[in-house]
Amino acid sequence: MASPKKKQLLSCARRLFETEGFHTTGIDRILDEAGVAKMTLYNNFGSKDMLIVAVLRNASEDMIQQLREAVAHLHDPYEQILGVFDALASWHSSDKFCGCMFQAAVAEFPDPTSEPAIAARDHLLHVTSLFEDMCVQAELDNPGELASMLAMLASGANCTARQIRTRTPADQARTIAEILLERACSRPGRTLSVPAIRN
Amino acid sequence: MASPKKKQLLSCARRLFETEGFHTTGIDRILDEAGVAKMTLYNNFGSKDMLIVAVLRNASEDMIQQLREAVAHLHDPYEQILGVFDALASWHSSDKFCGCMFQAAVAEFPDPTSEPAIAARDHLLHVTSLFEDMCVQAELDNPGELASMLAMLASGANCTARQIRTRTPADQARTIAEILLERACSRPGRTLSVPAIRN
DNA sequence: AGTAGAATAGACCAATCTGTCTGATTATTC
DNA sequence: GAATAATCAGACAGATTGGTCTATTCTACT
Repeated sequence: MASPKKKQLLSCARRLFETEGFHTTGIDRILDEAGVAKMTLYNNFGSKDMLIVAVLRNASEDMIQQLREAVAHLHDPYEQILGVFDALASWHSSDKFCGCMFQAAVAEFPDPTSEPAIAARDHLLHVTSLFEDMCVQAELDNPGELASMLAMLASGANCTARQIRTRTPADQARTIAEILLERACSRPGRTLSVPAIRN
Repeated sequence: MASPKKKQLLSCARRLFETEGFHTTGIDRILDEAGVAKMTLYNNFGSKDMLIVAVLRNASEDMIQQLREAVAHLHDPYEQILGVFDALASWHSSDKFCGCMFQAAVAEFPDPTSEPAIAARDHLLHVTSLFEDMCVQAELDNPGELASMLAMLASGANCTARQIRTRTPADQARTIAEILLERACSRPGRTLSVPAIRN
């Protein structure tokens, strides 16, 4: 299941796909850098597209896990939500950061029924449900809608950070998230979807 | 400057790049659908990459112009800002919508110094300064920072809409923008909410 | 030690890609 | 009507691609 060569191919392919894109990264390039024979790739994954899907699935699990760990030390679920944006900010600060691979995947595979596009959408759903769990735990109003807003904020930060390469978008997203959370705290007569009216 | 064949190539290439991506769309495909000879393309644009850049520049001007027109009938700059998100929502509702081309461009051209990546970043800057103009006109606090937040929101909506193909992300972005505007409105006596009732 | 399965290098294939060149045809302009 | 420029169709080149096949070597288990 977890042959060493397979792992090697996965991690190497992931790095190359992240930094140079899916279509522009040739099979031979991956094989060279991984130090693996071509047939090993095709015996393990079947095709380049299936390798791409495997990389996406693997990276998704990995990132969700890393996000969970990054906020695990925070006891307040409210703080955990904000912690996700802090984690994003430090990710974007890294000089290795070169954009979110899932956003690249949907861009490079426009057909929404293609496997890579589906894997990317699944990742978005996972992130959304991660937020939703936290919202439920924080006993916030409308956890479902709030979660999808938070996920959209995170996507916006990822997307903008790819262009300007600073942590600013993530910090701004955190600020916005804070405002949303503040408003979603349970108060009679207040819901998120209808903006509260000032007295 | 505006030879008919050149226009034809631009619009056809734009459609194909939008729907199928930059790398997966071959030159021949563009030539076939545009009904134009290969040499005409190379005489007018020089290379595929330069065609891509021309398409991006052209599409950027076009989209900014369309956004301006979409909100031109609104007299209140505050409403104009929200109108941008309404325009996004109706764009995302269209069945022709298949994602923001500029986000696809940065994904497909990861090198930030490449011409397509620069063109895409320029587009983001244009959108941001469009927002900033409106924020200044609306006499909102911190128009610069607010504008970059609004642009990030718009990017997030674009990015999420590419995945789930509904207008929901844009509507949510509008809701968030509304909240931000409300908070950035420092002038005493000016209370704005939706539906906007203004004396 | 011997055997089965995995991994190897590398030749090879068919398709595709961008880009060039040519020679004929059309359109425009003086 | 002649000259100039643009456009045409299509062959062609050179490189690269994903993928297959083969024959050999390595590794691991009984």
